[in-house]
Amino acid sequence: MHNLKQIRENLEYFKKSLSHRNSEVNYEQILDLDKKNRQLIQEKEKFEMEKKNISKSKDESLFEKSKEISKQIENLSKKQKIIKSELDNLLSSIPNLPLDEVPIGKDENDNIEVTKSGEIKDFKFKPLSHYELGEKLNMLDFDLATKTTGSRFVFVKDKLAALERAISNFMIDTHIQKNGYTEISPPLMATDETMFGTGQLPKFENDQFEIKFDDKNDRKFLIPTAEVILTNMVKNQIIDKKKLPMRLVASTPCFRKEAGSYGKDTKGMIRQHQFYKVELVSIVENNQCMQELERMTECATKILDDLKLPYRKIILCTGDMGFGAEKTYDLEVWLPSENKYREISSCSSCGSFQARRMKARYKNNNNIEFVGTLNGSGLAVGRTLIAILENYQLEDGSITIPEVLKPYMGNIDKISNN
RNA sequence: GGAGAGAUGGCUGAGCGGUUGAAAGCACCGGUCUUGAAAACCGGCAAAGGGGCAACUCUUUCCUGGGUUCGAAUCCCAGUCUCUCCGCCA
Repeated sequence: MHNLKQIRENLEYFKKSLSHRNSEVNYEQILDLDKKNRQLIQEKEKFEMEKKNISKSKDESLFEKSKEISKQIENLSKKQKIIKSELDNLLSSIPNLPLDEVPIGKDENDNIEVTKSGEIKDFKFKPLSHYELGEKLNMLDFDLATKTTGSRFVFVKDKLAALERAISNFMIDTHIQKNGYTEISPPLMATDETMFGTGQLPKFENDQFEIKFDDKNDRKFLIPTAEVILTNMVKNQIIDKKKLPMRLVASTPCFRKEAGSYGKDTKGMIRQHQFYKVELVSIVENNQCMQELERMTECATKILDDLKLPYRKIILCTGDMGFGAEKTYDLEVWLPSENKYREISSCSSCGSFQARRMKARYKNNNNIEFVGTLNGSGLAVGRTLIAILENYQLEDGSITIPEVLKPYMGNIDKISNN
């Protein structure tokens, strides 16, 4: 959410900056509503002052007049509220401004590779896809999931289920023990207000799974990422500066409708309605965002290093960034069966964009300022499972276990079909 | 599910129709003292929004939404949440 005053005073900058984000903003309408809004506020306040003075004077002869004034106020107030809500509506659908250092571009093709790490194995045979491997092992069952639940779900069974759990535990332990994060086991549902805070609402309601409660007006949403619930832990409060930075980690299921991605990645478990993800969230002083983004991204790459998976780090261009982000690094892991890199983590700084929506502030000496918020996957568990299957496969279809995961797998070193 | 109690500033907590935006304490900031720190003492300190170049000023806000009243943190109604007790159940 942007500050109206900022838009008013830096209109050209906003126009220019947002033009690279594939978003259409009706500036005229916003400025017009803003003007009307302020006019109404001024008129209303004039009456309010008059009324207040009468009331203070306790002069009974003016009481009748005061009643009339009340009507005027009510009238103006109604109008003003309508204008304000229209204005808020428009405002809440404007994405964050990309930082100047973010490359300008239209879509994913304009993202820029920053670094490449790890060694891509030279397979002496044709590497299978994760779903071929999983089905051969009898440990990934998509048909069964279709039967019980529908498309874009999967049953992970036996040793692969254990591997999935091992991945998650290894990641969390690493972030807690080595990277200074605090583990959280949060609710998996969130209210409208919470979803608004991180930017899922109002614009992306169609991507969310809604849960109905008994009371018709009471609904919740399944979280599409733990970012939502972790970031909102600081909403509506003024935090003691000493508590910053806050670094939080959670491993949770995530739920996404994947609306608009019909036909995309329909095979396998690349794109599911439900998947596990280890999420990192940082709440920092707002001038620490860039520093923290680098740190957070390193925490994620370290996991890939430890798992000895080949990957590259890219910086997203203006057109490919998420709604709330001001700068984003994606980590992409190598998938031999596709012969290309696929996203496995996304680390973003949102600056104070989400903080303004959430009203999350901190006291800096005697100034009240909005916090900075960052989120990153460290990493997507399902996709890490995929990456391990594919990169660690042997010719007979069995999978070796990455060294760091062995302690989490009862020290077995191989998963095979017998 | 049944019966009570409550929701006030960053926190604790008074106030229960008229200079109350709100006592007091803690925290925080500035100062005196000190070689430095602590302690002690003095002073400052709610937020959001509007107007003004500025000094400053106005409005709103005591969980949320309605209502009563010239006037509401204070009274009434509805809702949300929290706590205690009973019942039920992972």
